[in-house]
Amino acid sequence: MLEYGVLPNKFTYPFVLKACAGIGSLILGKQVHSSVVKIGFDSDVHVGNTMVHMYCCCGGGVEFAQKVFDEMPKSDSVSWSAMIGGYARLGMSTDAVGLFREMQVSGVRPDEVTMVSVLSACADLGALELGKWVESYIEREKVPKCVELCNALIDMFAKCGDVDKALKLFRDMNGKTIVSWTSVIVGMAMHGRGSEAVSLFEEMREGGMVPDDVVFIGLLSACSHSGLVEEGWRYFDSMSKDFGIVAKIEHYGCVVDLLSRAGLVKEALDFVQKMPIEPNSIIWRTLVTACRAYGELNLGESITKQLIKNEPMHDSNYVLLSNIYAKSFRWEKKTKVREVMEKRGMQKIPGSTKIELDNEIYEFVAGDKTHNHYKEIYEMVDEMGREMKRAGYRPTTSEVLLDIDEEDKEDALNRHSEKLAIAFALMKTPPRTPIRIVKNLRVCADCHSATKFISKVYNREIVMRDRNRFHHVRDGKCSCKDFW
DNA sequence: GTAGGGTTAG
Repeated sequence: MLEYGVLPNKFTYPFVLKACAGIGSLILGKQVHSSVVKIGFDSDVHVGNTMVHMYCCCGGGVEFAQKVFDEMPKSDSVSWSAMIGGYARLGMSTDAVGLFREMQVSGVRPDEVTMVSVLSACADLGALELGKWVESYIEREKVPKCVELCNALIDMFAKCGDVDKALKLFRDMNGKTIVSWTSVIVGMAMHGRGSEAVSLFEEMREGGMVPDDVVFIGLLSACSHSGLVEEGWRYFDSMSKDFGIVAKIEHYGCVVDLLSRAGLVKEALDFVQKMPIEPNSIIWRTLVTACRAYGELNLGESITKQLIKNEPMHDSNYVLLSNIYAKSFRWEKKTKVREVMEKRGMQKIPGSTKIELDNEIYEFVAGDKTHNHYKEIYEMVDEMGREMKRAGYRPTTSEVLLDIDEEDKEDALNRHSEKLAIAFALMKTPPRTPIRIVKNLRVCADCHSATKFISKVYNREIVMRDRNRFHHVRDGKCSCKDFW
């Protein structure tokens, strides 16, 4: 078009920019951007909005999106939504929420699309108080509750730990789509309420809703988190037989997890070897986790060594191998793993725990001393340790990666981010109120055990979200039934 | 005649 000397008009560019967003090419997007500037349509709000969106969809483009957004002569709710949504999709949830606060100051009225992205950011952060505030904001400002917004609310409540509220919203909403059903089923799965997920799926079918591949991922993961092996198998078969859905790697992954958690390690291995798609490293790691839990240490060792060959810079492979050696008391080998990691200049991704108190999100990492009240927090951690031991807690020192003596290992465990966050919560919240924390990784065996003792000793319900699922810990027992 | 949004294995 440009070569023919035909000038695009302001209606042309949004289409072109949308195409760039679809391709995700930053280079192409920048070319179109310069053409927009040359012709002088960079002052048109529609063009600018699509440009923000385009940059958000191209790898490495958020900064450019923010720049375009900042320099727009005029912005409306679409501009703000594009930018907030961009941050939310990239997992830059704190930035998304921060921008929403700026939006409120700017005087531009958020609409239902804006709120969907804000809720998605809350869900990612696991920030229940913030999420509840957003819900009340939606009510107060009378933001229309379209289906997508209801779905986002359901997803947010489930991911922030209040799955009963998610269920209630689901029950009360009109015009449920497959996404609504999926959100609530995935919610149940995360909270270990597998049989309710199964009932919901059956109810969905009775209503005539046709399942898709995504809802099956939710359903299968619900079965595996609740040990429903029979049901899981049945649904996996039914998926292709009754609904013509071709199983993807995620579905195979769910089945591997289903068998693994149930202790059927040989069957899981057999399944992996026979599956028609090339297994990925996620599948192999699932299997190794089961090997560790069920004492198949030689198998676990050989798979993990292969994983390290394939992905030498992936820290969790080394952590798995180290844990397998600890479990079989092969301390020299364990030390060796640590040395290899150091030699390759690798560090374990630091575990962190977030907690929301008085409208503020606090984040702790192991051994954190950046917090204002860290001295009091460590005193509380020590007190917690004494109380827990009195109640029968024994530290699980074998999972400490470092090669230090037992006492230091115990010390290292006590400085894990979960324990710091819980100590802080015990100090700052009224007795008997639930404590909600969000971990970025899988919770370690020692913190899991410690949490159970703390719930009993301090008479607190502890709701803990880790990378994979929720743990509702109450009176010394956890909803995951100690398999996670 | 143009623009932004919801669910997905571990």
